[in-house]
Amino acid sequence: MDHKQLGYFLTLAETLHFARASEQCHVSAPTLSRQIKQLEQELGTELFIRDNRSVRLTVNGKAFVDYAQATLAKWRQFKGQCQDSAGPLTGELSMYCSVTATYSFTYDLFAVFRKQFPAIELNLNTGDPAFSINHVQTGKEDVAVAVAPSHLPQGVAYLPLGKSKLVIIAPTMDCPLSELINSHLNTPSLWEQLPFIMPEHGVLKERIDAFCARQKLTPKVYAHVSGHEAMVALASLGFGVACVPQIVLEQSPFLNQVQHLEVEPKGSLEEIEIGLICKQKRLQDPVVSALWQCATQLFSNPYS
Amino acid sequence: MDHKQLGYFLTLAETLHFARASEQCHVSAPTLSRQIKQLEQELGTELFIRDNRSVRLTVNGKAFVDYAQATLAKWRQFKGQCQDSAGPLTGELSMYCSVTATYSFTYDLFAVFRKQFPAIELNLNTGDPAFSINHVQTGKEDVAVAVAPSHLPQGVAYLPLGKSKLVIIAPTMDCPLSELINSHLNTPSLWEQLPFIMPEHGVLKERIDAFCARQKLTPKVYAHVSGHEAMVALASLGFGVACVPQIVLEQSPFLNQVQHLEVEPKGSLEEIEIGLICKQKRLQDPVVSALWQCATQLFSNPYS
DNA sequence: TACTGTATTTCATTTTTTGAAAGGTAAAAT
DNA sequence: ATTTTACCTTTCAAAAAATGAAATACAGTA
Repeated sequence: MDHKQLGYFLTLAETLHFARASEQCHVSAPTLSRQIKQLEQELGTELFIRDNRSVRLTVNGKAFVDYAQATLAKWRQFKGQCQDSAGPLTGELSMYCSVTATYSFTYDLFAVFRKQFPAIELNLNTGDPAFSINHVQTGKEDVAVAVAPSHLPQGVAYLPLGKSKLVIIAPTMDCPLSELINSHLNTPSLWEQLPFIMPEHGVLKERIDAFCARQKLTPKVYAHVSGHEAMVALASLGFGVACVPQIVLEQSPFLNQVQHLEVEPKGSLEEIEIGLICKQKRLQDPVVSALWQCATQLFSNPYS
Repeated sequence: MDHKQLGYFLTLAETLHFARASEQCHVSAPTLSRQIKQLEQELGTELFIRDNRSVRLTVNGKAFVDYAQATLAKWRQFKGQCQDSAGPLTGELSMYCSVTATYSFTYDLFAVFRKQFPAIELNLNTGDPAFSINHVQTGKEDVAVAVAPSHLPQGVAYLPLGKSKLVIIAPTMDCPLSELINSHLNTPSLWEQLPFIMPEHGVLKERIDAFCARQKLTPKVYAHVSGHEAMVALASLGFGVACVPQIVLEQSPFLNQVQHLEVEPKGSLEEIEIGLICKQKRLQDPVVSALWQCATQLFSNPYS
């Protein structure tokens, strides 16, 4: 029996829905189904009654909710107790992330981390997430927030923090570009004529390239830019259309100066996932491990 | 965090010796070492202080002994509670094993099983362990005690119960055979002349064949016999020498009527391992699973 | 200096876990 | 009555993790 399974169980006990619970736990439904079954087998009793319509807790299942919660609480308590007796953890930790991340994902993370390890000095550097992996691999930074690449390099640990849709934005202000857009709205030829503001590197660039390829579209590139936030600024000024993570847009001071362009079919611009990365080896370092565990607690597994 | 790890930890905390603890836990020393390290990492604290001479518990380690014991006790308690509330488990279970096994390995097993599941009817059949795997595979028996083969067939679950050395025995009574042995003691030519009582099938036969091959020895086979116990009887009566598991000999009423023959080099007759086997699929059956879990508890993991 | 006892690393292999897709089932909608 | 929908489970091929033999590292001891 595994704490992971207790987390799965509690999530399922709450949602009473395999698909939703599995999503919350960041695993597939089959995995959740099997883990629960294994737990039941190990206990020698059914925890849920499931027919194809519904999932309900059995009597033993209800009792196990208490057991699981108590067990996890005890574990957390013991862990905390170990930290205390060891004296506060000190040291330095360097982190690289985008400006937007500091407003969103890492904002909560820093709060928790600071509270739990007030003596660790944090060294925060912001920049284009496209460089995150490189900075971490070269050892320039301990950890970084990165857009999840399709294939992680070996030896790099990854922890998902969240997802964001990609949106295409154009200026709302009066300018030649907005006229062009208004006159050609919903005509396929529009896309051929739009000047694009492209990211220089990174997963975002890959996504846009893939999107264009699928649409059989050769974009007119107006400018290459490094850093998601700057792309919003340029787009709002009428330089061209840009593709940015929705979360970046939401935080932008220029939010009101841009409009969305719909893409057809919807979802053909695959959303990106944002995560924490770190050289596997660096996780041995107690300081790095401390941050990682805070992040795990906060983002990965509501229970555990 | 895993209950398996708690078991490893407790064993190591008791022995304070990786090699011995790993043996008790039926894993290799590297495995134990890594699991402990992983546990320590997850807890964010050292549990043991090890230099190459000694292993000692840290302060946190001592506290974790209590934690681990309490956790496992709670788990067992909860499991028991589930059984109770479900009403006693009933059904029938068929088992095949050697006569010797009923005196040794399964004796304790039956005691525990009976106490925990008094309503399950046990159907016990004894015979030559060479047939165990076949009986289980064909579904003739639910579970069986077998001599561990070098390669288990797919779909068969196996649980080690114990090991036994193999010994070669000869009659002590006055007879042509014992004279032959006494006159040729320690001469290599002795082995060529001895009449062998060979098992008909099974792992034991394989071991003896392998031994003979290594010794470049073509044994004179006096008789083929099915069933380990019978071989002791025949050997004691002067029919020939036999190779049997030490544990069979120890239980035999003819123990005093036979002598050991030493083999050179020592250990060239590899010892056998005895285990419980069962069709993987049959483990789904609560009744079979019940026995299996009793056996696990008793033989596999002192803590868990 | 060689030897011994012991914990840990390395590395190739085996085992386990994983998720996409397919399957199955039963209510709801047409 | 048939199709659609919702959703849990199985299958299967691929990826990841765990495993142990052998090598390594290290510190006392002969």
